[in-house]
Amino acid sequence: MSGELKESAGSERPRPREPDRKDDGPPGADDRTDAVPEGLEDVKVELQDAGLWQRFHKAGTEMIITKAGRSICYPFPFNVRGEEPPRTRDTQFTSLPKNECSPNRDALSRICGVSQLPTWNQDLNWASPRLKRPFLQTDFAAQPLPALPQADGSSPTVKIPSMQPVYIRRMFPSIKVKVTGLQPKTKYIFVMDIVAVDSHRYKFNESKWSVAGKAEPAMPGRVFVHPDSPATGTHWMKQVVCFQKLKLTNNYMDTFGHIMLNSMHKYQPRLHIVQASENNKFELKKTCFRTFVFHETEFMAVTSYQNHQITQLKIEHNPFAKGFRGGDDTEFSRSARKSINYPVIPRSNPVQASLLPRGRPNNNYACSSNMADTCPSLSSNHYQQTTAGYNTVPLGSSIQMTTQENSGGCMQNSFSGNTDLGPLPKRACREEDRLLSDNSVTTSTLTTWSNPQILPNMENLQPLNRETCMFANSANDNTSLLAAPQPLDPLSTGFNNNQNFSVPFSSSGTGFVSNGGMNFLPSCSYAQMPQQGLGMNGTPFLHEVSRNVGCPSMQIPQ
DNA sequence: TCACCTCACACCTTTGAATAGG
DNA sequence: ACCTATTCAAAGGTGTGAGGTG
Repeated sequence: MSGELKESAGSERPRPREPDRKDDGPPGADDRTDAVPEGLEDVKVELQDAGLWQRFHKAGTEMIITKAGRSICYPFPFNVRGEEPPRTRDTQFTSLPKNECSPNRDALSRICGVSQLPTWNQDLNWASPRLKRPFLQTDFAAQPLPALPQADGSSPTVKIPSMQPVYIRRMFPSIKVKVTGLQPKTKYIFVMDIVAVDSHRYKFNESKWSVAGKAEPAMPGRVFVHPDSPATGTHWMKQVVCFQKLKLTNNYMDTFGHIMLNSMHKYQPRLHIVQASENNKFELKKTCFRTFVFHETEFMAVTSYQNHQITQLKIEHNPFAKGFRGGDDTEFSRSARKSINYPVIPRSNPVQASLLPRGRPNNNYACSSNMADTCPSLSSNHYQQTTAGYNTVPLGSSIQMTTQENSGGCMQNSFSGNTDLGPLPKRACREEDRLLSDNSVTTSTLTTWSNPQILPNMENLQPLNRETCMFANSANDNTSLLAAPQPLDPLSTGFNNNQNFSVPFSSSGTGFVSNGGMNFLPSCSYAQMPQQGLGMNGTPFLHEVSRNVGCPSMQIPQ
């Protein structure tokens, strides 16, 4: 591939060619070239399920980002045993005496790296039906909490701040791509981020989206690193690469590395293919990465669906929404009947995954889905699930990401970590993905640049596990990710140099893990609020990404 | 009043440990 | 002992709709 701008087949609007970078490049990025990075010249990326995406795009894709949902993460990502708190439907809240103090607020604050804990709720404490008891302080302590005065010598009970469970949502459709043209033995890192399309806030009025004002301050930028990363070109090319477990939230306090978006704003996912070093040190070659954009994956972030057509499409195609499909006397049917104007789209004939035999799935996918059934060659003995996937990285582990200014005035970012690189598993999508695939593909709009300072140099960052790995940026201070992040100035450079901040390692979901659960790491600092015309109206991503360079160093809280 | 958000809910799929059988 | 297939309860994902909030 010669670096030409390719148009997405799903695009409905003309996309200008990428402008001359020398005119649009960021300050301090003068040394980049127009040359396609070596090893990425021939990369082609095809969007799977393009037909489905186009249907959504035509109707105006919406993605739920509200806190509502059933996937619950907890503000305390680990306990001393490396276990996560119980979750989801097993989670209950039990009352404690109102006057019981919150004895370890300071300790919890320190552990979580949060300077300001949310308001305490004196009435609530998490309890586990399994444990048959309220959580003890040791359940949540990354390190021993100060002993509490207990007259009877019993284990002290820790009051948990009333941080709500963090509800998150996946994207649907999820982004799946087929990649070709990679160097077979070269290792690559697949990264996805979601950037605002413009600086507007929208409203849905009279069955259409219209600008409702200026955009709200951008959420802190985060990126989703495919859990297979780094992997060889052969690995990436032999399977469809899925970003199924990319999750969205509007929770400003999100501490789990989920991508945070503003409701009623328009966003564009982007795929970055970053060339890593050939060893297991996860060292990125500074200049080798390319970005791919599929314009039909643009979506509006909403807390509840605005367009009934989108609702219907989701119901029709998402297996988890099967219960709302028409036909029988389902809730959806009842709802549909109650809604006079509800446009009922004739039901298609989706093949139900549940009707397919269980067993070994197709392994021609690289998903962020679980690994147990996606790794035929790996039994569960190879991928022991932690209690629930939390704290899979020793607390003593650290990942360092440092920012240095090079001679050209650009920021160079680096990561470092100290965990082992486990075997690279085979991966596969769940059946739903294969079933949903309509075999249609779209070649992305390609934006490529070779700025050595844009993406982090992940020196020595070994894949802590094969699960979701997120990179979350930080504010311009030393606050933890667990602290309320500060909105980035859309036009600021985003970060100061050589700063440290704490990084929680956490996870969600039930995935098998090799070396831990999902790990969420601070990100390189992508612009969350792009400059005018970001990607969607011709301004190259080069311009946007390059504006935010530099990453602070980070460290696991000790 | 309105737009937007939250949350509990029912329904469904997926997961993965346990078990059975070869 | 090992492997594969099956079972099933738990976990997780979905949109709904009433109610809350500003």
